[in-house]
Amino acid sequence: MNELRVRFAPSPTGPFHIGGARSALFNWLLARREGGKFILRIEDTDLERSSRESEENIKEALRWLGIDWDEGVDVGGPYGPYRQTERLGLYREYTAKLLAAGHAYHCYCSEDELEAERQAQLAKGETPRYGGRCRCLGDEDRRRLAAEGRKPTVRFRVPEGKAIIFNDLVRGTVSFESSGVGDFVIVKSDGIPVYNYAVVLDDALMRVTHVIRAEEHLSNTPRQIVIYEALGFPLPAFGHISLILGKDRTKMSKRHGATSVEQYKCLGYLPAAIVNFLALLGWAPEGEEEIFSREELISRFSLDRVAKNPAVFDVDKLNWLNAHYLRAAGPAVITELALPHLAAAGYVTLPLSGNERAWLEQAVAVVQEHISYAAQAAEHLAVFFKDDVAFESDEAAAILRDADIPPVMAAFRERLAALPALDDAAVKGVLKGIVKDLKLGGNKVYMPVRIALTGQAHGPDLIRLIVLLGKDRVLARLEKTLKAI
RNA sequence: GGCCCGUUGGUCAAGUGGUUAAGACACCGCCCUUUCACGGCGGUAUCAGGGGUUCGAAUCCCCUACGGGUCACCA
Repeated sequence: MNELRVRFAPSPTGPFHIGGARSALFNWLLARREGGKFILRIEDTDLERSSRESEENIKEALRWLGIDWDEGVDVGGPYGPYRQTERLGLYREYTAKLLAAGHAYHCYCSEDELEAERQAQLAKGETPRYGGRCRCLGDEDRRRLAAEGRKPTVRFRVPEGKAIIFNDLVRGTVSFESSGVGDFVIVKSDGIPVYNYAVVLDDALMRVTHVIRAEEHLSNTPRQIVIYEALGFPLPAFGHISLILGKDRTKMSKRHGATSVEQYKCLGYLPAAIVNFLALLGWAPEGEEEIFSREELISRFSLDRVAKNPAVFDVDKLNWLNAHYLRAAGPAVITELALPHLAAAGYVTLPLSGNERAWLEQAVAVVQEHISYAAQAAEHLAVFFKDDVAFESDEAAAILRDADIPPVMAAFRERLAALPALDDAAVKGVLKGIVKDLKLGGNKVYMPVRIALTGQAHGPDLIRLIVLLGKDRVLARLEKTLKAI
């Protein structure tokens, strides 16, 4: 009976934002933790901007993150439908009740008139709010206005001089003065309810017990509360979690880099890493661990450890977490995620043959410690694919011009060519043998060979590189490089 | 501008009147490694400012500053 019911109610108006994902996650964690229900409702009353495509994008992102819903679009449930545009009939009933009880009234003001009023108030330094022109219209007036061709909106009559106080689960007691609100539109002239109204009806009708959402909705809450009260609905508990900010401490937007879940997915981030990271943004567990599986998050999550202050999205930390999960997942997974990026770089052609894939996985295994997200595999794997060696700097080339080097190169070429097959032990033997026989330090052997083969002073493990490149390509690269210096 | 929320190192943060103010990312150093990275060890660095209350304030109150949110026939 007093089961916890939470919801995530996105508007399908664009790419699914990482902040939305966090709101969804917190609700979901709460529901799973408390054995409650998590509802997915689509708020598509903005006809212009909403699209089915965005809705699909959101659902796909949620599934990818492993956030499943017990009731909502696609899965149904006892309080459906779960898309607002399919609930219009329901809303109409309640609008009629509000109108009849005098809690709402028709407003015939045009958008231009309202805009003019707003500007005038702003010019005088006043708070823009509805002046109440249509508050007390008689039937006579309404007939006249309608005859002018005006289509009315429905406005909620906000009680005057009333303190609206509620206890926010994350912020504590919050209070507003109703006089600061002003009568607001609840139904547009086209008959579609506005967010602040539909959300109340839906949350109440869907028996939502806890409304956990982003802080941007905090100032909307008093508007919603007066509607709950007018309709006699019990109030849910509210909890407003802080926003995610970009590096410059403003609300995260496109210019801060990737902001949609889909972008992170494409770059080769793992859902477990995103979930772990998002959970830690604005919530802190007891204890000192930082890495949590979904199950651990569920068992530890609690709203009273959610922070009030906004959090800056720190890509470095996300990268660290993702690198951790990537390494744990292993080369096969990393390879799979890297494939599109390797193809885009022109390194591979899809689909891969079994042999190509096996080879690629070995190459990935060599560089995986360097990779924070799979897209980076392309740059770290470049030395495996670029047979035209280019020196990264003059210093690198200069190392090869040292007087001691030609004999090293000659010995390397001969001994490698003489090898029946390349494997780690054999190649290691060749390199060590050269160091010993020519009586040179390792730095006169390993580094020059590396530079001769890759043009770079740093890179993947040399022995593995040579083995994976194979004798022919190694010898060919060597040939070209020696000619170039 | 009105209203609302917030402010502990560069970042995420623990902390709820008495602590040497945790931990993590990033950064720096050392070790491991004939490269780089991973890993290990160590280090730099924080209570926005000012007033109170108190024997004692990061913790409680007030003011200021700064940041954010919101004031739509968007959500």
